[in-house]
Amino acid sequence: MASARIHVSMQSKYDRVVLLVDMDCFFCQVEEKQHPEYRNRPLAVVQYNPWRGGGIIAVNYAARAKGVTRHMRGDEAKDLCPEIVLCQVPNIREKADTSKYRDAGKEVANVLQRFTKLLERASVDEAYLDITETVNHRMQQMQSGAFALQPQELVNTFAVGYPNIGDFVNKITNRFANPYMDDERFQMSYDQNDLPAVRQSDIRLLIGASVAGEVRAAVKKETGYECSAGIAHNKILAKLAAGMNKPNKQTILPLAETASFFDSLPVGKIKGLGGKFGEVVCETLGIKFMGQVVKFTEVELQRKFDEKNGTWLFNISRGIDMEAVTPRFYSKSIGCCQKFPGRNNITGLKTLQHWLGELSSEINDRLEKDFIENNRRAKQMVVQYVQDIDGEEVASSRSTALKDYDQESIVRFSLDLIKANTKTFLRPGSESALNNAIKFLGISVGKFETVSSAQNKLQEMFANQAAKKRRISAEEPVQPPKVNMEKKPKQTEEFKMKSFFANYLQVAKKEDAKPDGFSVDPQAATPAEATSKNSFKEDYKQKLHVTARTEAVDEETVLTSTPPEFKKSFFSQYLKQQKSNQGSSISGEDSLDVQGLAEELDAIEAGNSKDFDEDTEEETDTTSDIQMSKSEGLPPDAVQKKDQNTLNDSTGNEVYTKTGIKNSAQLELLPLTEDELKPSTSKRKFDEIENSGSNYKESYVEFAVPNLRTDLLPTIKCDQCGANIPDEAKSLQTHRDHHFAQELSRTLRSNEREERMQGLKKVSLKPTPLKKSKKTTGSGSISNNTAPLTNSITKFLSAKPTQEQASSDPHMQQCTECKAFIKSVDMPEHLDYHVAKNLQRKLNQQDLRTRNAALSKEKTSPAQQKKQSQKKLNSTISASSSGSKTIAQFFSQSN
DNA sequence: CTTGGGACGCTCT
DNA sequence: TAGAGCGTC
Repeated sequence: MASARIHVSMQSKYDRVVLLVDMDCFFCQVEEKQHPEYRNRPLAVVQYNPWRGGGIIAVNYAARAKGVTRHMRGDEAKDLCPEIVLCQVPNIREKADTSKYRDAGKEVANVLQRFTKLLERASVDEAYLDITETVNHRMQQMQSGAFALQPQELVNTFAVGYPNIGDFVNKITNRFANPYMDDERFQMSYDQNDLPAVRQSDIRLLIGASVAGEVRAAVKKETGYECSAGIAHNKILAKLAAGMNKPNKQTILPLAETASFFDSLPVGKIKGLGGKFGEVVCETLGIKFMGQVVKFTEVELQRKFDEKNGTWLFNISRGIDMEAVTPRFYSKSIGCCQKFPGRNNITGLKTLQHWLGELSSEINDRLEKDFIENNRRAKQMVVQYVQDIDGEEVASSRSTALKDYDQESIVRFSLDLIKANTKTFLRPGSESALNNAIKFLGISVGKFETVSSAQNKLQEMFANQAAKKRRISAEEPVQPPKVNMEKKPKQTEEFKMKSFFANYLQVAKKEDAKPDGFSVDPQAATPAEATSKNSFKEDYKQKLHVTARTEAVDEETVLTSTPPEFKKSFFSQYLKQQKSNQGSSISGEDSLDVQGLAEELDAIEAGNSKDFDEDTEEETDTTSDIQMSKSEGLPPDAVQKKDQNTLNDSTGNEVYTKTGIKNSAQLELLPLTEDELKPSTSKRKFDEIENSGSNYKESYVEFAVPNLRTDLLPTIKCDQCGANIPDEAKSLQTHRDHHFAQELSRTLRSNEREERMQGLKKVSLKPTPLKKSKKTTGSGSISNNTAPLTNSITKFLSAKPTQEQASSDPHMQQCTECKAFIKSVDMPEHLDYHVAKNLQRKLNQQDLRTRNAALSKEKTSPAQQKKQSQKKLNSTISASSSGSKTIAQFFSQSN
């Protein structure tokens, strides 16, 4: 499992301090935060699946105590634990939608990111942090007496090989007294050159643990989520350590303990050996445990495997892993896929198009969101598919370059790629039956390129808008924004880090510093700048809220965790003493101090774990955290709703999204800035965000939310999303249209298909190969908002069989929708096609729909409503409308 | 209808 | 570089 990733040099094998932060049963925590009433109850998250109560993908600790595990079905969990809360992951486009958890993961990562630029997001709920710099810095500070470890930071800390953290601390303090105490042993195990690092290993890991404690406290405080952490010299060990004490704990894996730890560690536990390769290794070497690998020489291992893997194994079996923590915040690709097992195999062209449409729709949504957040566009797309070829499952993937894209083009590209790479695409003699059934479909996009720097781009947009405004109100010209802002001297991450801890210590020294008080980084000159440490998105959301609600709520940015009480610390005392003794060796008082600290730790730990068991303090903590977190006083439910509104539903944002994408062509014509010529990296993106001033964000918001000239026009608040709308018929209508379109996309599509399928049953056609909808049928499941609509569409779509439909050809049927004669065998496919077509029209033609409204309003006979569901759609919600602009029009004309 | 499915990264050729 | 395939969560 050698990897081509970046590696640090072998000399630093014990120099780094790496942290793995792993969220505890993350999906459950997200649900608990969203539904406070579930807190403290056994809870599991199930992936919606009607078969036996759905598949469990996450279990909280209360439920684990009852024996509920992942891989169980919801029903089994209920048997074991009748009072369990089963949360379903939301379903969108008939697929599990995990965006809620992705967003939550990003929220956490935003906190983590403040602690080091070397942050590698490994998955939605895991991240590696290289905190070597911080640890080094603290080491120096310890020597100057400016930093001191304090015992209460280590209460939830464990060290592998030690019964409790106090013993580990004792060991370290003893080494303070005698730095070379283990050298005899060390010299047998380690290279001479490594001895300095080896000697410092334990204390540096311990400092790492104190950082970890602060990281976790910050995460808890700012997001409400709990996590576990591993502290070690490299990623693999940190990962191993993190799993050893959970939940809400952290574990150090001391260098000297790795060997004995590996003696009983199954090979498969090591990242990279969990799969096939791990099995091969065990078989080839005839071993089970990691520690057994050390018996083989590097050459032997290279011979049995290959050169790279041999070396990798050789090192990893000694706890050496040089893989660097590679900064990565955003994913490199965005993809989604779906299986079509058994009867759900896609057998027809129209079905294929339908599902490609669904996947593309998701991809497109996520691309738009990603564009807003990360200002980048995908340059490549890949379609993956598994075909049934003579009973064999054959997987393929084909890629194509992407220039401009929207949902339709993604569908088209995908289909073209599949067609072009399938020998016989359609079954001979049929216009729509696939020759090879499709069992799996996936679309992913990647090779992102930054469009332009966020700052410049947004300011350009702002400038455009401002220019338009100027044209409209010439008597009161709007000042164009300054595109070239005076650049402040760049704050390096290191500098920020340093100031962070400098501040930490300053705060610590204040006697009156409240344990839970917020403190703002004194280096941040303005509140806005302090806020810029938040993620772009959070910031953006916040601004939106503020703008929308016109009442600004100051959100304090928490930059430090509980300050240490300086004077209490043992190390501080110890070091002072060391200084005064100036190199003289062990003094009798040392051992007393050591004893005292160990006892103190024990006492604290005992007290703390009692609190934890009772779960009272944790609970209140969490609750108050939730209330503080970005909620502006709204209950978590409302926060969730609001977030959704802000991201997807609010008028301004939708306009922004669409316009942003569509405007890109024009933006690309602009000369490239220096920034744009740089290679695109996620990290750079962050720097841009961090270092750009607050102005661009204001312009961003200005752009995202149409400037409604509230000075000229009275506004009212939308009761759905809280946005301010001009109190005027057209704008209101436009805004409601938007909400309605959202509703349509969410509810209508699946209902519609459901009802069509019922219609199909009535006409007793053969079962459609479409995957069955899991929703309960009938009007009961239809929201009030859409019920009348759905019915009308259903009537329209579920075609009644006509007597004269059979043509002279007994194998032909007439389609009740388009009157075309279709082969009977192809009819289900054909009807699918109509459904897909209709859905796409509805979803993509909001503009048309709105325009049609004016026409349909005057003469809406029932017959027309049946024929033109679009019109019905609109008139349902717009009885008072009198012609209107689309949202986009509204925006681009800028009032 | 299945021992989770999907999403993502990485590696080898 | 593309495509196949693996590993991990």
